[in-house]
Amino acid sequence: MKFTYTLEKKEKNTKARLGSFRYNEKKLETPMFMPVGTQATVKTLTPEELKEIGSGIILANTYHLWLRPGEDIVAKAGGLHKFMNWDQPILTDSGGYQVFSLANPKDITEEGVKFKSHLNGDTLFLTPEKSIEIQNKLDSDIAMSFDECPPAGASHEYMEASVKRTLRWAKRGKEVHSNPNQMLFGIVQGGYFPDLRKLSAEETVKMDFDGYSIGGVANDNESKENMYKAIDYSIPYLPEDKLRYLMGVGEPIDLIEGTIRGIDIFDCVLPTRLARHGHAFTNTGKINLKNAKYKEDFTPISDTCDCYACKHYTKAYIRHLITSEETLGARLLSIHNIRFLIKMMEDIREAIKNDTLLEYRDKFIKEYYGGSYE
RNA sequence: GCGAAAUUGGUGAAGUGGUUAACACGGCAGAUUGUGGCUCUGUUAUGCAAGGGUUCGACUCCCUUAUUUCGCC
Repeated sequence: MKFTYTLEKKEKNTKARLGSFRYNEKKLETPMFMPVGTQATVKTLTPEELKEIGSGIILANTYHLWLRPGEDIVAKAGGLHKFMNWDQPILTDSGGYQVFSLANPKDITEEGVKFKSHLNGDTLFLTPEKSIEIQNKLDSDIAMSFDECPPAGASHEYMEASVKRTLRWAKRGKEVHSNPNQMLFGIVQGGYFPDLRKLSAEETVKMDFDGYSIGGVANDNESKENMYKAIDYSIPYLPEDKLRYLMGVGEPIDLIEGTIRGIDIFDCVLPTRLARHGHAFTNTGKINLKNAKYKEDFTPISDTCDCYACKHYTKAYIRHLITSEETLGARLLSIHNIRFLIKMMEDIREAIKNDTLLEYRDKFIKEYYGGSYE
């Protein structure tokens, strides 16, 4: 279902934006965090649980659903919403990120990308047209263009060629996009080169997409400083009346820094992956519940958190579940970690309303990192 | 009671008369940013049942003791 983004307010001291859109009679506000449900499920959670913690839009993945169960089966089921019982917005990633982690540079050609299935080693070939066609059938609300996501270490020469090819791919994808109920977003690439980010953003915007995202900032070990620069190099060229989505980000501090730079939507696997590994976000930093010091800690993860896990369970119990590899542990921590980020976004929106986002950031850094962060 | 074999970290266990005792699990800790619930990285026995002896040098050879297992009265 298509929806219209409304920019409601710009923060006085930063580039942060407060916005909203309506979806099935429900008003959803940005900036927001988008939980990741790669295989048509936010791992371990039901839709009811996701809604209870305030989730708005969620992300599903074209590559994974293409391989299993296949887009035709999802289409037969009546589309992704019906298939997975989710009546709020869904964004599908194009598969670009997955493909490039599985392909060699030499397998990337003008036509598309050749790579091997992570499931059975089959040789697969994905093109911009194919990615869009799959997404059309999945019937998500937002489809992403098929892009190349080069490593941070790529040279200017390689990155420039890659950016230009991604632009041609975006055009090809847009031309075959045929689902009238689905929006299509363009992706800005260009690594950490200001001129390439500008080129990528300007040319992508010329194609007039329904929204824009910034990619290529969360696929390596680059410094946060560079990540933030990549955002700064891209944002000035994006239209104000369209959503801006920062792909794959991130850590709590990144949500704040990204918002300050003008981002509206974030997604990241971190809250759920960390949950499965026993980690929890707290106001005073990330903690590892597997640590022996929590063995007899019969207090909740956070006294102030309003999530189901914090209201009913102790660190000692969740630690027991995690070390025993009981799935309830991953579930409770997923609920907590996603709630933590969504609550952060609620607080961030409140700070935008009050023009106090910089104060909010300083307070967060002081509490979470005890001063400063790298 | 007699005879034989065995005894190496929390666990299962390699090992040779000669540098800092393999490996696995477990434990302790770390990583994780458009998700392969996979995984990766550190670290974890100053000591080889106890005591004595032989030797330049012993977890490794010898003796005594302890414990365990198996066989025979």
